[in-house]
Amino acid sequence: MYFRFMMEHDALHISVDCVIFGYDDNGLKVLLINQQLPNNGLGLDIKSQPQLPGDLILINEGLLEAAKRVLLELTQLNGIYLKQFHAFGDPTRVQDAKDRAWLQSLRTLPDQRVITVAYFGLVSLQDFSPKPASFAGSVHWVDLNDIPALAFDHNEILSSGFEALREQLESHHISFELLPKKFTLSQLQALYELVLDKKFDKRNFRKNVKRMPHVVPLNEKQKGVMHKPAQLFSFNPNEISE
Amino acid sequence: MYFRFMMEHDALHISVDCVIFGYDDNGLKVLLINQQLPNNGLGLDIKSQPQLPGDLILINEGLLEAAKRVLLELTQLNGIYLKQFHAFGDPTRVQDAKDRAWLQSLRTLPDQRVITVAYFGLVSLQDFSPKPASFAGSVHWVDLNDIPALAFDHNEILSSGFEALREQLESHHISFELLPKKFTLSQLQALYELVLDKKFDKRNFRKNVKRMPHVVPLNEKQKGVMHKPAQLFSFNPNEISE
DNA sequence: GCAAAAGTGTTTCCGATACACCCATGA
DNA sequence: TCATGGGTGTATCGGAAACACTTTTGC
Repeated sequence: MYFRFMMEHDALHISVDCVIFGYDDNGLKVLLINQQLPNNGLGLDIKSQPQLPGDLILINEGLLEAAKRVLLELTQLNGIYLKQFHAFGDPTRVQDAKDRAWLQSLRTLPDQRVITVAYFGLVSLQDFSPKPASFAGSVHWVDLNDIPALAFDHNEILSSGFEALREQLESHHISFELLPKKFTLSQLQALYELVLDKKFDKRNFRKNVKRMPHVVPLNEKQKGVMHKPAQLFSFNPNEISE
Repeated sequence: MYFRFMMEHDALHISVDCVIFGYDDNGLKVLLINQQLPNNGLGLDIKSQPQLPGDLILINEGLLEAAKRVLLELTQLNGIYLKQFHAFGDPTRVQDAKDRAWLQSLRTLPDQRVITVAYFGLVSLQDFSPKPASFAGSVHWVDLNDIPALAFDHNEILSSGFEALREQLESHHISFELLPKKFTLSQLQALYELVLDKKFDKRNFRKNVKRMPHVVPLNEKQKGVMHKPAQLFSFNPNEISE
């Protein structure tokens, strides 16, 4: 009961973490950052392991709001659809030995517990190119098959986020908010094949897509390709019916 | 970045809330509690609105662990499968006027922000009967069609939890961890019909269930019914394959 | 023997799958 | 004119849906 324990425990910290998937013809990638370490005055050069973009939330900020802010601040990515998929709260999740040195360098109590709420998103690499914020370290896309050891429990968060993306795409097909503004049907099919890791028949795939009311054809075609230019489509969130 | 904001914000509070669904022949119900108010020394009789069982987590406790503890403490329910489905973190979620009086009576800062991580579960009403803990108020099952206004944002959490249950039952059929130890196929069908709000054909339903490897028939039949006694089944979590 | 729910197979239908050729463009 | 990916229709198959009667028990 709120009454009983209000005084028995300390307050905790909450963060958000973003698992941003990006895709292009070469496959699926994830956005990782390397923290720029503040000079701690001792001349030490402590490296943090790569990690997912994330940060503590501000005191008057909603969770989704925080995720959007963090993403914008760290990577300059704006206006991308984010979906919450899980909260990670293991009491020791930020206390691994590999992370303590770095946390200590921030003059933070490394034992302080942090619970994180994780979001995932999906962008087309041609539409979005992240830039590290001035105060941040580096930002880069890393191929999904080539993920290094990450800080904290970020490897777990990442795979859990990929799982969430797959289920989203599989069951509810509303996940078109995850798509770029304009796309060809071949690009869409390639994305499905990448995420779900299976092949689709071109004609059958198109039959299915074309009966989705929220995929609308544009009066526009691909340009500058050396083959028959493809019809462009776009996702219209207003057309969601079922 | 952790560095930048570590000092710009206060610590927050984290709670867990449990949406426990119970079912029997009369339909689906949800477990609600009425908080027993501590005497605040002023003789005031401030009533809280009914709410979901929940509490702040302890400083060294995992989220799921906390949910299980809270449920046990408040309702004496033990050993039931809980699944996390969403974190609710609106900055004002516990600051509604209707809740302030009550929070104040607990000598708590009513403005203190609380983020909650919500879990849902499902039990058979014949297997589990909750009892309020000594220090708690009352605990009761309330029909899903008859939910009153709840404290905080608990109405929203409740419907979101029901949504999660439905999706769980629909897509992954692994949700048998949510079932009672022993059940007949008719009971199982009735549950599906209640949650998914549609009718199934008896023969087709049984065909589907019988090819699920994790539903195993017991050497046991219903007793004391005035009709042909039904075969009892049980869920074997080890048999999950796909 | 009657009421009440358990249990059981077959046919029908619709949606998913498999499959091959012509088209528009840039070089 | 050729290389490249875009775009289209139909036949087949398999799983989902529809459907009715016999069985076992308690009273």
